[in-house]
Amino acid sequence: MENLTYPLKYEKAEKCLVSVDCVIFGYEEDELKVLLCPRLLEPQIGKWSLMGGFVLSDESLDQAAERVLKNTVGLENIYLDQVKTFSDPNRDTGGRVISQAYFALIRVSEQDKKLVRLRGGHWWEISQLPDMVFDHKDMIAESLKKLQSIAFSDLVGRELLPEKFTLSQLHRLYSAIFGRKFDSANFRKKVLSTGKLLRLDEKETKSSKRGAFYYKFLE
Amino acid sequence: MENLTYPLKYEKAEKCLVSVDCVIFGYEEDELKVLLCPRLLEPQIGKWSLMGGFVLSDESLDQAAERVLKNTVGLENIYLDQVKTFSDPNRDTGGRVISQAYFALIRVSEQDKKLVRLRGGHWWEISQLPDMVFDHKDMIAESLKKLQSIAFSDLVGRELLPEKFTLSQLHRLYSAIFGRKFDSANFRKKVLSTGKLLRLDEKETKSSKRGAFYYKFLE
DNA sequence: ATCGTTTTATGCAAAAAAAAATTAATATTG
DNA sequence: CAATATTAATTTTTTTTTGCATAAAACGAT
Repeated sequence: MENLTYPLKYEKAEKCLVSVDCVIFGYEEDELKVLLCPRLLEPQIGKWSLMGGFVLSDESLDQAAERVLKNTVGLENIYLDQVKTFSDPNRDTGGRVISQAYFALIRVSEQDKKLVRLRGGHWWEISQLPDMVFDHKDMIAESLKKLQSIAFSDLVGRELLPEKFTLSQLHRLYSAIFGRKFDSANFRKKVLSTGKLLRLDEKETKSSKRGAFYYKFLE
Repeated sequence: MENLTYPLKYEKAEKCLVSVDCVIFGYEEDELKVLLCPRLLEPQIGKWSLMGGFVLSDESLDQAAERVLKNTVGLENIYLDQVKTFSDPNRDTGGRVISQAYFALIRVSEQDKKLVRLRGGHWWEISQLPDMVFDHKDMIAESLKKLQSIAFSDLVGRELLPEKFTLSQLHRLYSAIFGRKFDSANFRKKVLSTGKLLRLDEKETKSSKRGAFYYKFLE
């Protein structure tokens, strides 16, 4: 009667390894960057890789990603977003692993430098990535797409820029995220019209001739 | 030296069950609907549920979702989109199962009616869903969000409407997807400006006084 | 000090999008 | 058969967005 091709009992179903891989975005020297580390286990040990880890039986994927972040850059309460699940049976040559890609946004200045050095971590410009393990380059591409889509509909920067920043800095961040120029006059108008920024009574004068007002995110 | 809290060997990592759950959207009587079936296994056997299944070791999640679609509505080559992974360790009271939500778009008229009846399937309006198993209501909510986001930036309807349709039909589909009215004149201009529709030399006269031109998707 | 340069900030007209109003075609009703 | 209702499609008006020009501030070189 039942024409089913899948098991009807949990015990009969096949289990498999599940991991998370984190695309950690940072912003430095007008460039959007990703943190990569040499892979810690076989196969392809030593090759550039996203930081990841297997999911434990008592944690959610979000929690696993938080654990990886804590273990890589030493930070907690990080902006994290699910991107996509990569599940080709042959994606990982070491075994059948389904991996959930996440992306994180952090301030490079706040990373635990000692820990990152211990991991052999290096910040790579998004446009000049090295050869990487498995499908990690696809994970970065998908993460960038999602970041762009969020940046398009929702002002981003709070997690990437310093507490106080100028509109020019935000403008350059958007150029880095999208890899193209925006009209600066209209960019200014658009971001101010969101009502999400507060102008401070203080000017940045180091890197500019005229001096630009500092802004910060509200809330 | 290594301050890692996760295993460095595949063999030492914990495996777990992975499943897919499919939010099957259809459009009927000016309403966006979802196909639900009574759950086939314990716990909560018989309760309304999305159709899903455990992922086999030699298939990707996409393939698992295609299998579920074939098994539920008898269709292949269906529009499918990954939505989100649900992974709370306690989401499934029958055991630790990580589940990938997908949404599918189908023409209700093309379903295998006998098969759907065998499964006890019922099409529910998205605004009047019954009580459901586990987190399946969240899966539908997330799927609807994603469908809206796609419909916003990309003309949808090809998979939900008949081959030939009027602009009014497409207009009503969008109203159903977003749960709100759109200005019909602007909607008309907008969808025609995409260049993705072809006007046929044929009019629909059954449901309209004046008669409206049929359109179809190009390609 | 004056001029040229660089960066911030504003102004304005053209273009595009959205809202509202109008016209068109045809079936139904009194 | 004229009046009315209904849906389709276009036109006009208003608002918003965009592209480009220009003004303001400050620094440095002559």
